[in-house]
Amino acid sequence: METESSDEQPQGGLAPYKSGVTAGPETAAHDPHSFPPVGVAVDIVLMTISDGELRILLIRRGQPPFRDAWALPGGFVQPNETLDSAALRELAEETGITQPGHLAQLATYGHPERDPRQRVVTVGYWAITPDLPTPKGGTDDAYAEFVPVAELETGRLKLAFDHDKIAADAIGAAREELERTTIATRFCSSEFTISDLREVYDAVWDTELEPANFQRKVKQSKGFITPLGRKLSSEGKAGRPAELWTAGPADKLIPALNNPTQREEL
Amino acid sequence: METESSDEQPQGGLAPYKSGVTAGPETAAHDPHSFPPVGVAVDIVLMTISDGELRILLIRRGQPPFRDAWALPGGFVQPNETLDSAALRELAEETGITQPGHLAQLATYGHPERDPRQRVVTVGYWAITPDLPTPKGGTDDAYAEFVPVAELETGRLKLAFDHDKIAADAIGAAREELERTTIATRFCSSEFTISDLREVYDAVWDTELEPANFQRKVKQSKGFITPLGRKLSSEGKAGRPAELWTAGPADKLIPALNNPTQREEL
DNA sequence: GCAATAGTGTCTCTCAGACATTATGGT
DNA sequence: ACCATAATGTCTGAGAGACACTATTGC
Repeated sequence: METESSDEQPQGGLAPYKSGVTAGPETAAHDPHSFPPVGVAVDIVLMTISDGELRILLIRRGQPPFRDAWALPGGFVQPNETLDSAALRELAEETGITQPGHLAQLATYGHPERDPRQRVVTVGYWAITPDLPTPKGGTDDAYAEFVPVAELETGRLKLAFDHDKIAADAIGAAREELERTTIATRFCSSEFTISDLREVYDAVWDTELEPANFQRKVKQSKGFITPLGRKLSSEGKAGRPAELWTAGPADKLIPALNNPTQREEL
Repeated sequence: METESSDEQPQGGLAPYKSGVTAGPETAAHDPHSFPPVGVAVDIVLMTISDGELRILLIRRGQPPFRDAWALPGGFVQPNETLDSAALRELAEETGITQPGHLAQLATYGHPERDPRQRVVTVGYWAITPDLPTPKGGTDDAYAEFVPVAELETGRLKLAFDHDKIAADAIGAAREELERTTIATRFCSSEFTISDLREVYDAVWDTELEPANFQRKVKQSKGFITPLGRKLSSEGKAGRPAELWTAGPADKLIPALNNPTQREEL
């Protein structure tokens, strides 16, 4: 833990000398039993888009504290597993999703009172899954649910612990990443139309992007999307059938795809 | 800690039923004594610019493991302090800097073997300080030192633990944030010239930005810098005295200030 | 005067926003 | 024919890169 470096005098002109202040707690830190135990957990903000809305997966708690409140899926990190593994495992255990379209660290939350029982430091993750055909209609019900983020952002729904903050951070990260990365394709299934992709941006940003300009932008951005050379079979639907595309090799969008709601804040 | 939500059957159609698999470890997680202890630490990548080079503060370790190796300043999070407080405290203890120009979370590192003694999850922070007049010339020496990041990026210098990765992530974050935020001003003292600010970008990005275009850009970006109406006293130096500026109220740069080394990768 | 640094003006090219127009399917 | 959706084309203005030019100091 890179700590006893400060067993020595932490100064060298940089720090004023404090007699033993740093040496005390730092030395004790080597003995983990001298500390109250700290739990390390992961919490996952799994996002998807259905009915044109950005939604996140919430789970209803069955135990106190926050019994019957909605919370993010998550759990403790096990010995001998990495943080990423823990996030993947919890995601699989609580949702059955083993191959999320995206899974990345978000931030870590460690306020001493964020869990009323014991100190728990939780590493927040955010994940993306396409809108699957069987989202939740199974045997059970009202246990896990994709909830529109509008419910959170309007304050109509409050989550357990500090999960409101974690969810808000994840949504903010998603809105930013859509500008500079190709991550929007992770919300789509393996084949999609440009309209599908545009609807991802519109759902996450709450915008109505100009279809013509959007089409030009994504086509000229190298590596964003690659054509499949096939058209979407127009099953009874009116209108010209759209070309089908798949995610390209690039992960960055240069130049970025501007979020119009950002610029108007000036 | 947002866990016993999964004491119930984590399915609802989303997950295939696994008999007791989730309930087992999750329930045990409530009892911290059934786990080997996990340490939670913070490590700080403190950056500054001197001699036109981006540098980070490193501390020479006096104890094994990695004795005599360079490492990031950091230490364990104490009970009843937040992660941010721990980062601030460690920064003050090991460098004497109590008011860094910037301090923000970076990412969290939790590989089970990242510390050979016990499991330690560390929350990485990155911080910025202006180039102070008395950087380290004090009583002691060779204890803490601002090392050019080129030493790390060329592989000439290897750090203890996984600190190479943490430092690389911090440098990457700084390079990205300079594009979209006004954080470059944190490298400058309270009064600075536009040339000073440009040298920050050139040092962090390893570029040579066009002075004329840079000047136009930062002046038209609202809230980036505010004029003081005074000029830098030209103490014997040749050339037209530069106007003095201070950091403005904005924290975002819209539109972004492009890093030319990014675009040429196409 | 010259050197050195700060700051302005101008040209061009890329690109984003607005919106008209064409293309291709359904009914 | 008409409607609906997909895709292309065109105009305009903002802004970035390149670089010429002016401004203000020390020597």
